[in-house]
Amino acid sequence: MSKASDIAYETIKSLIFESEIRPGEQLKEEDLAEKCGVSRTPVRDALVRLEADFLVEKRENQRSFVVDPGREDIDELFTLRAMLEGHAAARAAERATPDLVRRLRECLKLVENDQSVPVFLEHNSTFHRLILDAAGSSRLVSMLERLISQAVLHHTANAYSPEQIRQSIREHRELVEAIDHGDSEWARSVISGHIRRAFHVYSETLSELDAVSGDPAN
Amino acid sequence: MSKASDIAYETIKSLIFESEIRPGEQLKEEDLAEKCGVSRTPVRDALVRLEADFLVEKRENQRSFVVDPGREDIDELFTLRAMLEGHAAARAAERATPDLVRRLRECLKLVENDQSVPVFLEHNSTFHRLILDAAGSSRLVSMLERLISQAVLHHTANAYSPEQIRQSIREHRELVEAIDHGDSEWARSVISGHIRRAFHVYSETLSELDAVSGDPAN
DNA sequence: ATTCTGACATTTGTATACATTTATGTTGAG
DNA sequence: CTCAACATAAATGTATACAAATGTCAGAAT
Repeated sequence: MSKASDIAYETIKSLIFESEIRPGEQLKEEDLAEKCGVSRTPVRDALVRLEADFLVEKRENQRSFVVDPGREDIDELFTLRAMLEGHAAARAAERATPDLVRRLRECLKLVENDQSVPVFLEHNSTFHRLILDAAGSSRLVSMLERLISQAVLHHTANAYSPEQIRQSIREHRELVEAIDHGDSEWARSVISGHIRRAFHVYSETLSELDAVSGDPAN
Repeated sequence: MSKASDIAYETIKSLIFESEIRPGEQLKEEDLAEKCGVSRTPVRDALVRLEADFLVEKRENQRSFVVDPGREDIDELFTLRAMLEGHAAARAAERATPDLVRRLRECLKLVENDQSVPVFLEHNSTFHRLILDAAGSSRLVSMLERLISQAVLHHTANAYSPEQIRQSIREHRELVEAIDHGDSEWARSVISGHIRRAFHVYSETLSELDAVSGDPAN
């Protein structure tokens, strides 16, 4: 879209991801406009888009709030992701080209060489992105983008231990094998399990956070 | 959302569904504003929402167009629908209440008594809607709404022959059985097949239309 | 004839002013 | 003291004016 509108969209999204605005908090158009350095018009555009991304909800009062997904929402979210991303992987396997496989292997190698969390994070998303694009369905892409942007992934990956990262890499490696063999069901199974596992890692992190309760300073 | 914004959204959607604006055609904000009897501001809001619904696309030129899904898009669309609605049915079966089953049976009975196309259309969507709501996942609901709104359903149902309607009713009846027994996998299978079949009915209609080519009037 | 260029028209993007709706707070009756 | 009703404040919704970008077309240069 246009400049100011994009700035507003990205800025607000960042504010949510960096949790400078907390889940459940109200979003006031004028405040946001000031923070983004634009007028209310592009902010409204951005809010409508964020609503479609499930990051913001507009209540009956007409007020906008940052969504605050409950335990069940998270579960459902991962389930949907597993289903859709499984489908994407299956399609990618069916339409796999040598070039795709080459690029996936390249991406893998980079993470294997440096298993630090930030590097993992970076290449993890490009890896998933490559598969998603290879599936060749624009609707699938945007639905998954919306689901994934649900803050969750971000926090999940930060909670990954070195062993969990190694496990993740193993699964990615297997996925490349499946795609290289053009075996769509194998690909589906691998990624489906991959995401289910990510869910439980995240779930445990959540429990720990709940245990210490308040979590006052950020 | 707000009044004028809603009017714009619904009006434009209607214009697309009634094909007063054809797939591939450009949408000019000022024209739409006049047709909707509102200013450009709520029209823009509506366009952003319709973009999220996959009904409108904004190209690099910043111009908006009615999407024109190709054969492959339609196929992918129905596949996604089958997957998501299968999931919804499975969840509905898991959480089925006597009240839900009662209302589904009620809805069924109404169609059985009057199998005309418009009545079928009407109750068909309430039937699917009941199941969707019973699944209890707001994200699932809006994703499916967006997929379904893809014009397709509308045209499909119009192409239904009396025998196809009877078949559809049989499948609905079986689905209620599955839900009543709380058998999620049964429910998933039934609805999944139900939608795949709808796809092929639609697909054949498309072929016939292609055969006569232009389809000028209307 | 072709293509480049620049003026003009069209369309979208943004800011702002004002209208409408919703929340808040205060007062007074019971 | 409670609660309703009104007044006031705050936030969102809409329209309009103007800015920026995009598209169109005629005429000149080659």
